[in-house]
Amino acid sequence: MLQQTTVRAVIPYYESWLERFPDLRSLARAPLRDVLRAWQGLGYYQRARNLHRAAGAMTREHAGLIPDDAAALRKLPGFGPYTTAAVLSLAYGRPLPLIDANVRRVLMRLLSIEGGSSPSLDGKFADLLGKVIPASAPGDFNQAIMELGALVCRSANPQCLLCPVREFCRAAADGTQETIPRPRRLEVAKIEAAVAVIVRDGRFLIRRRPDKGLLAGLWEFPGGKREDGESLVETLRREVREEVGAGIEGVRFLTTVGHAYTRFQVTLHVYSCRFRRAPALPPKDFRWVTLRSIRRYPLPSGSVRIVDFLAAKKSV
DNA sequence: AAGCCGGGGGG
DNA sequence: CCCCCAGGCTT
Repeated sequence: MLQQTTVRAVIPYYESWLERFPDLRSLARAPLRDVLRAWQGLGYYQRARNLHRAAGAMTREHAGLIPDDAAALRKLPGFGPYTTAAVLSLAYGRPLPLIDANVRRVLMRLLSIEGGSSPSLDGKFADLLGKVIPASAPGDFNQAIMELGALVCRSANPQCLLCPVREFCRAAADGTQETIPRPRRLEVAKIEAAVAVIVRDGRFLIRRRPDKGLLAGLWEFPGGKREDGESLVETLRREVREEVGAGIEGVRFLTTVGHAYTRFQVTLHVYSCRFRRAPALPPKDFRWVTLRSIRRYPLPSGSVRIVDFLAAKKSV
């Protein structure tokens, strides 16, 4: 859960997750849909699928235990260099250094290494930390450096005056702590999308997204991006035609929902409508759901906002 | 090495 | 409003 996600965001998910899946076996046994539903809103949904698969592998091949072995851990889906070393050092007391974004930033500043943060320096950092990590408490050592980065040697506004290692820090001496590592800025595209709440007998149609790519395996209302020169209602008709293979009628505007991803900002324009002629849809990827039953399906956060709107509105 | 993958909090 | 976050996988 903590992969590329802040501790604060993880904590409530971690608590309810352990209540829902108290051990590896219960997680391995759970349907993927329930697993994704428990992950709903946390993002990077491939992590949930990996954890589900890893639980299955550990249940089958490691007697339901988390292996105390680097090679075995590294084979599990979602276990890269960081997570493997984290389990070994934090859970099993192995003297392996941990290198995450915090540790990279702390070391880059301590050593005054210019440039952007990147894993290319991890080998050098691992050698360095390997020489000083104490065998008596490697987990404490690793967490102390990460915590220093999270609370004091922060990405923005580092608290150098409070820093316990300030006297060793070359960036603090040079006053370059704000530009190490070099900030990277990225383009945020603006996207408009039309979303179809297709109604039939008090139920709504949802479809399952593909197992790979953005929001993999989550469910959502049909719809998609507006193309140049297209009106939103034209987008709506085209997307429903492409995804469901049917025409719609009775189109009415419902609401607009904004949602920010890392690389783009989406405005969802939501319409209600109905099919001209109801098409036959494979139940594997399409479901007619009530406002109550839709809550059991894993949805992207934008779709959750639409469901909340529908629930508050009562009649569509 | 670089791009993709979400969402929310904090400056 | 912009940045980043207890990374991993794919190309």
